Amino acid sequence: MDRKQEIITAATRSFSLFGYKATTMDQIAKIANVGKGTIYTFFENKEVLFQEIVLRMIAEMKQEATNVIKEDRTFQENAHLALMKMLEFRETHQLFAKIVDEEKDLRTPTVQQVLKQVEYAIVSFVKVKIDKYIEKGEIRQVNSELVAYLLLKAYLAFVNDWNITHDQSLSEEEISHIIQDTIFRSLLI
Amino acid sequence: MDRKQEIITAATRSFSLFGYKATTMDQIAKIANVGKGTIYTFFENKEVLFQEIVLRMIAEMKQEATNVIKEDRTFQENAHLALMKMLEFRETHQLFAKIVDEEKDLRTPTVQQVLKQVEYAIVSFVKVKIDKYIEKGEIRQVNSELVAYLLLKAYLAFVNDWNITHDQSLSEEEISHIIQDTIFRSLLI
DNA sequence: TTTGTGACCAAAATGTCCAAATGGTCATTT
DNA sequence: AAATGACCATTTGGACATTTTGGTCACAAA
Repeated sequence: MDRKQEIITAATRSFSLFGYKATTMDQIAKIANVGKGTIYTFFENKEVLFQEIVLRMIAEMKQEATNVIKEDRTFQENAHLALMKMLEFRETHQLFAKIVDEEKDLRTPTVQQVLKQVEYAIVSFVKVKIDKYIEKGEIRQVNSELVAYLLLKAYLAFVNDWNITHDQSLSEEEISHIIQDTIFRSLLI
Repeated sequence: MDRKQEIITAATRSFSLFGYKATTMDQIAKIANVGKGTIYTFFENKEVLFQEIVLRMIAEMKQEATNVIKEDRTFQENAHLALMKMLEFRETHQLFAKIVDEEKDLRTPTVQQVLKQVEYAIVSFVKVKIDKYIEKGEIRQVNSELVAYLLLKAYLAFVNDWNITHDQSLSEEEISHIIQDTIFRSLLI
């Protein structure tokens, strides 16, 4: 089978299971049934491999979100469906937050660069969707970049931060409802 | 002068200057011109002393936020002013700034716990205000705790986080405007 | 010739001491 | 009765030894 794909699969499993630091290149090579050197023929180093995997996950989520959106539905319906779809990845998002937090002291510019990139990818994606509905006249003319940024931060707050200070995490329905009730509602004409 | 007050003053200065971990009980005793044992006749231990001091800061924060609120203003205006005032504490109060820094790169458990208390205090404060305006009939019947939480996180995102990924920070007017446009708007009857 | 590999290396992480520092106590002083 | 600081048990941090790990490359396999 394709060696690169084997490596990506193994690395994804390992990073998801043990986090970034606790995953070793030897481990990935072993799981992928590949020599360690082989990994380095496809990926420059561990950081780049991780980055590649994160980028793929984002691409997958973008795809899923896109699939769920139907042109003939209202903004509210599509926004709700897209949000619920994203909440299906909730555990992945929580894990990612954990890894980022775990690596907080590793304030290397490279790590920061990746985070910036991830944030930009998500915000851009959401911004485009918002702009489309503004053009359609379904929602008000707002600063779509700021709204996209707020949506991301609000989502992360309810999915990740809430658990830090509360021992019962919010259900998907509660998260969807509160965002629906505040941000989405504000955007309607 | 009152020995307890001397201790509190000395401890506040020391915590503000050096943070929690780097402040020693000997140091506090020396600054307060008091025997170390005396501290323990007023405060059970270092942690309790620290909490007492942060509690005083929280009380001050609440007071300042309360002072900013005027009954004849709209909910949006009051909420904005109060939240901005509380977030400003990071710049105006050395103790708060020091604590935030220490939580970020030392991860001191006591400091983490105390910061949770600060967050809880702010959210509770905002929640009470929301409830009052719900009763007044100015805003819709929403889950006030979740809305308060969202408001705090939204302001934190725009006031603090935005600068991390963008080199131009947002003006107070821009922040006020975007929150009005995305959250406050949905709350109005 | 091209692709894959694992022994090898420098660097980073982890473990091990041990002396210095620190939180907390309590017999003694005021 | 209130205050104190010498004292103690525990923790911390620094120096050093040991292990682990990311990354390389000479060599093997295809």
